[in-house]
Parts: sequence; structure tokens; C-alpha cells
Amino acid sequence: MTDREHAIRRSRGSLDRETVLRAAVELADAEGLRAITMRRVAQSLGVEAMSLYHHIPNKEALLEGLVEAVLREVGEEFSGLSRSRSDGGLASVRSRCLLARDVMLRHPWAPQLINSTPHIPFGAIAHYEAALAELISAGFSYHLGHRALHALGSMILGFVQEPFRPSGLEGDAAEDPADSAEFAALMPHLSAMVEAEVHTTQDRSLGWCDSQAEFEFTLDLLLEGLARRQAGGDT
Amino acid sequence: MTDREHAIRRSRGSLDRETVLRAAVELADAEGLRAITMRRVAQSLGVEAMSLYHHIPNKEALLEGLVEAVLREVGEEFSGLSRSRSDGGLASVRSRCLLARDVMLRHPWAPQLINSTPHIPFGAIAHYEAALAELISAGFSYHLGHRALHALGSMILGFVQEPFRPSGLEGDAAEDPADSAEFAALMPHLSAMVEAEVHTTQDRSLGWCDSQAEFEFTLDLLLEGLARRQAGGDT
DNA sequence: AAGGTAATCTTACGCTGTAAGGTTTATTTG
DNA sequence: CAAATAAACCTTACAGCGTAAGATTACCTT
Repeated sequence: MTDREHAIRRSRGSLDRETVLRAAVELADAEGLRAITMRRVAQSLGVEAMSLYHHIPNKEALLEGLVEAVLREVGEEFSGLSRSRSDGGLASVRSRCLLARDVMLRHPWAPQLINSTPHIPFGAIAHYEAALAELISAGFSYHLGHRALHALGSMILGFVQEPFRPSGLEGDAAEDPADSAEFAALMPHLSAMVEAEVHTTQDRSLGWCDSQAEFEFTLDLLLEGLARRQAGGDT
Repeated sequence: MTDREHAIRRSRGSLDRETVLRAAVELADAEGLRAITMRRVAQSLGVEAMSLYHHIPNKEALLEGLVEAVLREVGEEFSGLSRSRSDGGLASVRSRCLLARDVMLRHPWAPQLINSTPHIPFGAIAHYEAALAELISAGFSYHLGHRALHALGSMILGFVQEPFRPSGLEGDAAEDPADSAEFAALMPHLSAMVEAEVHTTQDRSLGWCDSQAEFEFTLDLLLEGLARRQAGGDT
């Protein structure tokens, strides 16, 4: 280690997979995905890089472990508050999605990471099983449930990004207004939209768009359509 | 270069940003995102790594250039077939989304890359402008158009992944059926769903799910809901 | 032909993941 | 208690990464 870090991690048996993953989540939260290297994670535990390989086969497995940890967080928190009865069909699916988003906002590196791993790690499958169970118990067919999982999953993962902030938008500080003018000329609809929105937005953590309301709007769009499909022919 | 590659790239002025990007797209298509390193891209052009820096400031810019190239492909192909009249409101938005998906399937590395870059590169904004223009001309408010962009964008980018193939699913070949049995016990709904789906699926390129029908289902879910919102109060 | 300029290559540095093998410590056994 | 075993940990080393700095090459202009 460079100077120290947490440094006191001397008792021989105190390192295991869970400890490593916890440290990695902490590091990613603090410094982003780029900071997740074997050496940095080990350093934060007061240990050498190669020691991690006794608990984790390689870096890819470490990253999959991070995915697992985040999705487990969703599952745990959900079952922690799920005492709210089996109310109307999709209500619990809805609150699970909202909770999943909360967790993603808490770990902004997670969606990108989940989209990067070629397949979802096994430890995360339980989360899908639970969501599907809720859908089935709301009267969905397996086919419709399958489609619902895709629709909802892709939204949760895709929705953390902030698309618009290319270069010449007035983000926070005063930028070059000439850029803004030029941008308005080239992209009339977009700049009109931004102007229309900026006036009405109570900002949340992520910027002028991608607010909670934005997310819930899309979520309800999907749930509404799914409910209608289920009530109708179920196709 | 190892043996040769394309190798004949000797005339001094024949390298420029566009050529580099074209080579990088080709390389990513052939070998995936991992293969995109300065050295490998340069090698595929018969040139040394550092030569690329005369046309592209750094690797991040190269990656943004790839995003730009892919989204430009969407735009070009769309305006190439857009002579189909301004039929009912959202029809052209729908076909633009379908085309975007086609392009993403052609370059499977693209969605992940787009989700990785912190902000969309400037050259790609035109694509959003065009989509928003279509929404506005279909009678959408800027507010609803904004939400539509988020909803549709997140779906297109999120939908290329194949979520389910953890370890013990019977993917293609005969795997350990004991695994399958164990999986069925742990995840009853998921395995029932897979079984129900496998029987009815005409496979497309990506696997047993995430087929074209799956995508169009979600797309229509969103478009339907958006159209209803537009017809009603427009919230 | 001479000079200037931009494109290209060479070298080098500090990172990365991890293979190979040596060292320490804890636990089991005699 | 002492010796043996096994696990956890460290050290060293290597190939590949992005890219800074500087030398070289080829072309264009005059």
C-alpha cells in the first residue's frame, strides 16, 4: 500500500469473497468503475493484488460479483418492506422497479456494468424469479411475463444515463451563448424542448432531465400497456 | 503488423479521421469492443499506434467517434427510405426505432458503448433532433416529446442484451440435466417460462429471447401509451 | 534546390491483469 | 510439544495498454 488505507487487515483469515466485494462496491461508489483494478481494491484492504485471487478467480468474476451484490441489495430491501400485502396486481412490481432504480442511483456505475457483462451472474437470477412470480400471480401468462421482464428490465438499466449534454448546452454555469445560439439554429426542436423543460424542472440529483417523474412516467406507460394486454387477449 | 493486415496504406496523406473510424468499426464488428485498442486499430491500417493521434485526440474520442458513426448510419438509412410519406403520426417514429434496432444488431458492441460514454457525442445529436421533430409534428408537446425520447431511447439501447443464460440453462447443446433440475427447483417460474417459450420460438440471431417480436411488442407498448397521453391531457 | 510543415515512427513511462513460485501463518496430526 | 500439511499471502515478472516527447520522413510551396 502507498501510505496506509484501511491498512489494518492483518489477521490471516479475515479476507474472503464477501469482504472483497464489499470493498469493491465501496471503492466504485467513491471513485467510479475506472477505479476498480485488482491493485486498487487490494490496496483498500491493506493487502497485495495477488491475494485477491485466493477468493476470486479473476477480474471478470469480481465484476460479476459487483453485479450480484447490487441486485442482491434490491432483493433484500424489497423483502424488507414487502409486508404491504398483496394489493392490486402490478403494484408490487411497480414498487420493485422503483426500488431497483433507487439502488441504481445509489450505485451509478451499476447499470453500465450490468449491461457490459455478457450474461447476468447466477446470483442475480433470483431477482428476476421474484419479479416474474409477481407477474404470474397478477394473472400474467409466461409469455406476457417474459415480455414484461424485458420491457421493465431494459428500462431500469437504460434510464440512468443522461443523454443530452453534448457540449453547447447551458448545463449549469454560463457557457458560451454563441454556442447556444448556434445549437438552437441547428437543432431547433431540441433547444426549444430544453428551454421549455428547464423552466419547469425541480432538479434532482442527475441533471435537468432523467428525474424521478420521468422514470415513473415511462414505468407507468409500460405497466398500463401490460395490464391492458393481460386483461385482453394476453398476446 | 503481425504478418500483414491490410498493410498497403503507404501514401502519406491517406489517413484521416474518417478512415480511422471506418477501420475501427470494422474491427469492432469482427472482434468486439475489446479489440479496439490504439495499437490494434493502427495495425489494421498498416500504421503505428501514435499516428492515429494526428487525427484523433485520444482513445475516448475514438470511442465517441464510433458512437457517432453508428448513429449516423441510422440517420442515413432512415432518410434513404423516408420517402414513404407522412402517414399517421407515430408511424415514422416507429420505423425509425426499428431501423435503429437493426443497426444495433449489426453492431452489437454499440449499445454498450453508447451507454458507457458519459454524454452523447455532438455528431449524434442530429438523430435525436430528427426523432423529436417527428414527435412534435405528430402533435406532441415538448414535454411529452422529451419523455418519449427517454422512453424510446432507453429501450433501444437496453434491448440488445440477452439476460437469461446464467450457467445451467439448456441454451444450445445438452448441458448437465441435473443443473437444469436444480435450477427448476430454485427458480420455478423462470424455468417454466423458458420451457413455455422455447417451444414456440422461431429463433433469431440473438438467442431464444430478445427476438424481433419481443422488441416490437415493447415498442408498441410505449407508442400506444404515448399516443394515448397525447390524445388526452398531454401530461 | 531549399525550406517549411505536417504525417509518421521510435522510444519510453506508468499503468493494467495475472502466471509462477517463494514465504509466512494456522491447523492438523503424531 | 513438535513436525507436517495446507492455506493465505507476497514478490517478481511479463505482455499489453494509453500516450508524452522527440526524431524522422515525405510532401508542398517557393
